[in-house]
Amino acid sequence: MLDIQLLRTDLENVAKRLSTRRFTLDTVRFQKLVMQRGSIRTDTQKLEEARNHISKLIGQLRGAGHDPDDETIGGFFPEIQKNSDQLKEAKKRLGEIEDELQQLLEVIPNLPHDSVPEGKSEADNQEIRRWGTPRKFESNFAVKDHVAIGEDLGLLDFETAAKLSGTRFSLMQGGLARLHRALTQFMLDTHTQEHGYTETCVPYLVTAESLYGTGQLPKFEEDLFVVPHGEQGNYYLIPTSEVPLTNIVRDQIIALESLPIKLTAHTPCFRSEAGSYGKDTRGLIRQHQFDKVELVQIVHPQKSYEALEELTGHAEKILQKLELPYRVMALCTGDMGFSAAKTYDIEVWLPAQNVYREISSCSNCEAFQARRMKARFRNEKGRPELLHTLNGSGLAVGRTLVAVLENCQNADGSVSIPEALQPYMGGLDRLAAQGKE
RNA sequence: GGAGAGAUGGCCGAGUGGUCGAAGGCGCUCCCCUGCUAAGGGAGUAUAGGCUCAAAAGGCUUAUCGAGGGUUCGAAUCCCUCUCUCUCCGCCA
Repeated sequence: MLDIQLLRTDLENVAKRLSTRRFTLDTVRFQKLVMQRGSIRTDTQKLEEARNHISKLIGQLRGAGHDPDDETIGGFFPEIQKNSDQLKEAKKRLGEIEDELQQLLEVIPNLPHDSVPEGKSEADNQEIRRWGTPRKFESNFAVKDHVAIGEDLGLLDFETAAKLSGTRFSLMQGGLARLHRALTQFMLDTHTQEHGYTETCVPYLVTAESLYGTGQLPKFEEDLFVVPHGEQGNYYLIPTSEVPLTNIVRDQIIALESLPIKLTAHTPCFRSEAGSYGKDTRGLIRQHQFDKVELVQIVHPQKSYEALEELTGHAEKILQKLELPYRVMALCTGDMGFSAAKTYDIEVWLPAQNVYREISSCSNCEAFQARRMKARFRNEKGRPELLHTLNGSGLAVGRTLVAVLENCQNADGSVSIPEALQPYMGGLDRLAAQGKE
């Protein structure tokens, strides 16, 4: 959510910046609502003030021994009656206007940071840096994609997964399942032991309120899996552990000394992928369920851009250790997510398709989520102030597995295991077709 | 799932219809006294809005005692619904 004060004082400029994100702000409607709210609120408060005043007088008279039927008290009655009717009406209207304003505000995306390149789509994203050199395969090397590699090893099975759950699910077994687990452990260990994050085990089902806090609701409900829960309402399967991790500080005032808060969690993520029909239908790239190790930082507002660079570096570190080539992209205004003020995507090299493919997305949401969540800290002056929140994948486990399979494949169909992962694989240095262990 | 108890400010805790945004304590901040490691005295100490003010300070004002609704001139206090926490029983990884 944007600061309503900012909208009030600098509306045209805000609308202009939002338009670079392909969002049209109805400034006329906004202004009309704010003005209506202002005048109705003043009326309401004046009526309340009058009511409080009379009630206090009655209280004093009663304290002084006057009877309720006494005409000193009874004399107030006509005035009270009138006030009461007017107040009821004013409160009702105020509530309506406030709801309408709220609905308008909660679907406005975050403002892009000044450093974000302007652009309409993915094509306008800006490459920041590259790391590593894509491997050169011999001309007679038949480069396979991860689906072929996994299926030829007999360890990856989409057909059975489809029988169990339908499309966009996968089944991994044996060494491949272990490799998937190894990647997860390796990522968590790196972030906790080398980057200072606190490992956190979180709920996979969350309430609508939590999703509202991080910005997935109310606008993107169709992307989520909903789990009905009787009369209590619905649960939602988390689309990312950013949701539970960030909501930890919802409705909290954090002590200055506790900052920054750095959290990591490994969870499955669930996405309905509505609107992506026909896109990435092959393989592990786009699934309804995938594992991810997430990084979240809750920081002092003055440190959030520093933290974004740091957090992105933490995600990059994983790829460096795995020796997988990648590039870092600054997303343009038109390609950024709803809550982000600035986002870096990390794209890993996938030789089978000859492309760099998104494997991590690191965003600074500034106070956008914090305002929705009422997540604050006590600043240097002892005043509560909104925090800044950041999140990033560190990394998407399934896509990392894809990258390892494709980049480390051998001519004989086996896959070499990156050195960094070998300790997590019981010392094993290659995955070969020899059954399912 | 059944039975019961509870939810008050940073924390503890009082408050069952009226001058209560809330006693008291702890903690914290400032001042004074004293001076050697411990103590005494005083003042202050919620959040979000609105109005006023050139701005800051200040002043006025509204809301908030788990959430929402109701009764009432007036609700922390009474009624209803919900949420959460604790205890016991049942079930269960």
